[in-house]
Amino acid sequence: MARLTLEDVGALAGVSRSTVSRVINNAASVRPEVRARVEAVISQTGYVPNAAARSLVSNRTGVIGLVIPSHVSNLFEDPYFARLIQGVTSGAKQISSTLTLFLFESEEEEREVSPRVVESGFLDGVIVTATRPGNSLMRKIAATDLPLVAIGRPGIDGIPYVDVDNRAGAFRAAKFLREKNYVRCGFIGGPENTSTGEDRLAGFIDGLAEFGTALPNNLRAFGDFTEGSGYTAMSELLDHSPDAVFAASDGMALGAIRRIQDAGLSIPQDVAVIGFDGFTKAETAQPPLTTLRQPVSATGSKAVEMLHQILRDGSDSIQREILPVELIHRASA
Amino acid sequence: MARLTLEDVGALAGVSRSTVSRVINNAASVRPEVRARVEAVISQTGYVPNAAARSLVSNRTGVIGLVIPSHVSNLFEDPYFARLIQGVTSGAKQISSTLTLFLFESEEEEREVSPRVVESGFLDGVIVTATRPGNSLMRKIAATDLPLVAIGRPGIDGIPYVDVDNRAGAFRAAKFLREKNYVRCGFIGGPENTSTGEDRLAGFIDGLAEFGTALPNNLRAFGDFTEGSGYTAMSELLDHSPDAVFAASDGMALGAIRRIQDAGLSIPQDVAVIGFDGFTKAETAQPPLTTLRQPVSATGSKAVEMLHQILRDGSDSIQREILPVELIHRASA
DNA sequence: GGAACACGATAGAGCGCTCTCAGGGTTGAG
DNA sequence: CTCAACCCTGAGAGCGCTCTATCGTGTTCC
Repeated sequence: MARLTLEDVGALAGVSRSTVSRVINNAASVRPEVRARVEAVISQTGYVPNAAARSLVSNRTGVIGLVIPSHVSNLFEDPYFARLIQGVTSGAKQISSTLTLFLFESEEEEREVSPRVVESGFLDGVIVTATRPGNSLMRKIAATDLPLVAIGRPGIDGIPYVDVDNRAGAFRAAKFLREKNYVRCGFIGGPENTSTGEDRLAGFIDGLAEFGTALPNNLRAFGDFTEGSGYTAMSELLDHSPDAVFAASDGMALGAIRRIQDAGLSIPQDVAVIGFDGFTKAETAQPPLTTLRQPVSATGSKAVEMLHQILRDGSDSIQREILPVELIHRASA
Repeated sequence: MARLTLEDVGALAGVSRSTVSRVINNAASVRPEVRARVEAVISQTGYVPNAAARSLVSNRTGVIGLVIPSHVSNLFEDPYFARLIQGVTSGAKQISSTLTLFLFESEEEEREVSPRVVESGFLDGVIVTATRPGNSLMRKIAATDLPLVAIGRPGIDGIPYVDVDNRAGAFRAAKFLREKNYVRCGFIGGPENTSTGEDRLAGFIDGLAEFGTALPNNLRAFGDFTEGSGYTAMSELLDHSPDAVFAASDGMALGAIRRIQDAGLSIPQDVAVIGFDGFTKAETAQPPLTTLRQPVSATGSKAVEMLHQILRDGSDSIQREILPVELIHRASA
């Protein structure tokens, strides 16, 4: 069963290729009667237009790329990316596009693959996530005319992006702890050269400052968002007896909890813990983790939506979208 | 800067379109001197062939699809899929293909999207994962001439697939428990209509049988691989005082641990626990979880490899590949 | 009844590439 | 010196589609 072409369908319906094309693309000026006849043939034969031919002439492929740079692929076990992918997929479905995934494992790979990706015309647009501010991959893509939306503050001007309000969330955490009269509030941050890391630190400092409290250096430690790194970071902090700690991810918060418990201390009596993410593992932790829930999936679909808008209307108005985070109060703080 | 075409490159290098095409495709019979000249122009101009035009005539797109059916997308938070995607991506890179993701959220979606996906010629081949045996989506795809590889035993004849040795793993778990003289071994299974669920149950029963032990119905409970469902399932089992339990996923094992601890019992003294997956969260559990490590990422890349072989050699020899699992002994059993 | 005008449908060109086929230049043997 | 054999290159067709320009038919109006 060789694949049908427009011509074949036309022949079966007694019309020309052009007319069938019009029917498929919902173009006007096709007599209802003819349209019905053509549609009948299409559904009977199960005809589907050839994607390659179509995009050769239309310059649209209906494919968007999701780029995940090398430096995060190792922490891919985090539910963050799964949820993000889900959001992007679901957004793509809305605009009947399909999603292709570019998961880089090294910077070298980024360099090799990226031109082919960008220039082959295979993508209508691309969403780049979780780069470090000023990232070169992002910069390179931005320099082409491939429509681009970033997830997370890209730190490069002129790139539309969607982000969650990391700053406000961390601010909220600080405020929450200070209002509960925790006085020695520690911080476990993400990598310092990520926008997420920067913003959550800045917001936390601001929130403490609101209450006239500072964040001394010996109450700051940094991890890479994973449980293990939270455990290690907490070990450092414990030497300076914090009575509360805000971790920039649920994973690190869970690691911190484990470390605190290993030290024979109890939560929240001895040390209170707040996380950031709102994943289900925070809910079933012992004790259940107070955390800031970020709308990860929504971030993904929002990014697609923005990309779609650029695709339709041109990128005249460079925009950004900051999604709110929400404090979920549980037993750990 | 309008996109360059073969013709343009040819003009710049003083040769014809055909010759440039030959150079790009590494075809023979191009004079080294000419080849060098053309290659110089290509690298100077950064010319990249148009993907659509290329695949229109060659009937190859260099794109493979990864299909994740609806009934699992809700448990997407499980690291399983993240790792699988990583494996598939990395396999795809090996054969310089790109990966597109089809994440279905409902069976209706499967029906709507799948014909377009399959018939549009947009994919060179497809990998379908985690369907229930005899799944209709898989059956439909198998009925077309789109090359297909399944991940997990598909329960349909004639479909090449790659799977981990669920049966041997569960068998190993049973043997391990019985050798340690646990006598009332309980089982927390995955959904019963999945091949994974079936195989792990069957293997566990076989393993117990080896020691003359049966698995009574009241020591069987079923979940959906998530932590929460493991907790619930463990509640059921606890009524019949098991002294050990094998959970068919790390997530459920962790839930079981939490339930056991909530009941004031200790692990492994009162109840031993074995999981299945080997994710990092098993390592940091309290107590660390004894589990069967399955090579998830390898499963993904193996599937791509098989698909690639079919693409090259035709699907004459329908094969399957069963990857081994490994018992990781920790403190929980 | 014929000119003017819709509107529906068609023919044709062309998107950028691959691949077959044929042509021209070179070489070696007779 | 001629002719076959070979190698390299180019011309041309065509992949399946969209879209413009054009043509034919049916309708309206004077």
